[in-house]
Amino acid sequence: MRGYYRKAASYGVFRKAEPETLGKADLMVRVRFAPSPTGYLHLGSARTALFNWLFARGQGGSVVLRIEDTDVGRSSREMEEAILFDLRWLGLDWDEGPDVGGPHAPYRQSERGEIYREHAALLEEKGLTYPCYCTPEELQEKKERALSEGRTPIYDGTCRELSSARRRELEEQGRRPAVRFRVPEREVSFQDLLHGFVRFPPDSIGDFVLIRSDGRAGFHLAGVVDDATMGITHVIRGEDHLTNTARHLLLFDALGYTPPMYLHHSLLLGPDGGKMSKRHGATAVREYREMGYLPQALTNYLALLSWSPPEGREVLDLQELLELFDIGDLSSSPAVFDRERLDWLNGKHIRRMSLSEVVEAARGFAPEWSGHALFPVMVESVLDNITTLGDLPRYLQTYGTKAPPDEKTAEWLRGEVAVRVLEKAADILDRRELADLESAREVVGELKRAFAEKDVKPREILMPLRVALTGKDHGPGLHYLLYVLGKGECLRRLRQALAGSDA
RNA sequence: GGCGCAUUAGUCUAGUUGGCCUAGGACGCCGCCCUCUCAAGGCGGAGAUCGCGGGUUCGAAUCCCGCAUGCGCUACCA
Repeated sequence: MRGYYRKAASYGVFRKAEPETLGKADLMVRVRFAPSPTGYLHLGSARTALFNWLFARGQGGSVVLRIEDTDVGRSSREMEEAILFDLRWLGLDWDEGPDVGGPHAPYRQSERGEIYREHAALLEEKGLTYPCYCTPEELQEKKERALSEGRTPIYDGTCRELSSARRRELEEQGRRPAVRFRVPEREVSFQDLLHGFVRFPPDSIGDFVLIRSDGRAGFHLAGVVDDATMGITHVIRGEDHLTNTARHLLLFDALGYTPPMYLHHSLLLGPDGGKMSKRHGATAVREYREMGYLPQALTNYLALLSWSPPEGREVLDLQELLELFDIGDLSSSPAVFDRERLDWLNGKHIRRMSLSEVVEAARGFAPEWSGHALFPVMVESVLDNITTLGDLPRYLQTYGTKAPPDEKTAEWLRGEVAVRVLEKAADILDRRELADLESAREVVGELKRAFAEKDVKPREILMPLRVALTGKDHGPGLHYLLYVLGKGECLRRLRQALAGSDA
């Protein structure tokens, strides 16, 4: 479903291949992230933010961060801070926002009540609004009745034409009205930058609430007013907002503002095909960070849902993503979140970083080891085994106390060859120092050479040594084991094994 | 129920001006190689009647129509 992008060029989006259009100041791109601080940053929101960011930065445009906290009951400052933190952790940044300020401050909807009231007043003057006294219970009942009778469950317009006497009466009952928008009976259509021409027939939209009975602007009014007054040029959001766009366009029109360009990207689905939610497991960026996923792996993976890079280069950090990403190449069908593919990417990124970077990132995940002088060596030794930093402690256990081998593993210690190998290993160690990784490597080499001509397979030489040292039949390379454990400890373990206490 | 969007292997996708598609790549799976082990890496394999049914055409995953399925919206949530 690609292609609308090119068609959409006349609507103000342009390919990177047409840099000449970038010079036009009136086409300066401004996008926004508009998270609702009702919980931790969701993977889906992060993906939306990523798309916005990649698009804006790719076009040399600016990014506005706006907090949609009109639902005071569910929003909290704590969550707002957590969201900003997680967005930054992912590597995203913004030019204007509640924390950095900007020419269109404030950036929290809860602090923009006056602006919304002014706009609502303007609409009222034009006769485009009316107070609605229906209670939530009544509305719920209407909806259910409509549904059961097979009618469209949109607001039925009960309060649309109330007489002023009737209004007074209801007010006297103590009812506080919400303000509804008088939705005109006409078709609404627009060009979605991804879906192309979309149209909504008249009568498909009910009179929606502009101002809630508590006096606060609802999502539709607040969002439209903010997008208009903040000069947003492109609204990139999830497809769940596609239908809302009709409402928003109507409001832009009523308010006399020019609407932005819209692009609705596909949704992020859980493995069962439903919208990604808690029941599918971890959904918050924060949870993935805590499990040891890397920010560049997350942004990489999220971008790969609905988008694929040219030439098949799939392992990309944010910077590379920025260079290759083109919002017009997004696929319009929904994508299922696949943890295994994320794991693969995370492993790739871990192995792509420099050792010192991994070691720094790893510290918090292995506090019991990070103080060790040879911690970097330990990390290096298990680098190829881990998919997340959270796997570290499990693999590093090899360097801890030696547990007795299980029955099957202990077999490596039995037999004449094994005993001779262990004796020889102890002999070599006795004579040498394990000064560094290289000398440990030499010890392994010398041991192999000592048995090379005797028709003994490498594994018959080295597996007994491995088991004698760790009690396990798998783990980091032997040279790592020797070096990290140290000469004294290695000799002690070898002698213990030779004494037969392991087998 | 209405409206909207979507529909290529278990998953993410390439494919858009119809023929180069006997449908390409990636994850996962299986096998081989490398290797002291586990991994990582390299190589190879299985896996898709391109949702279904019609039509247009010499020729359709690609165009048209219908149907089905999934998801979303239909809130004083965003």
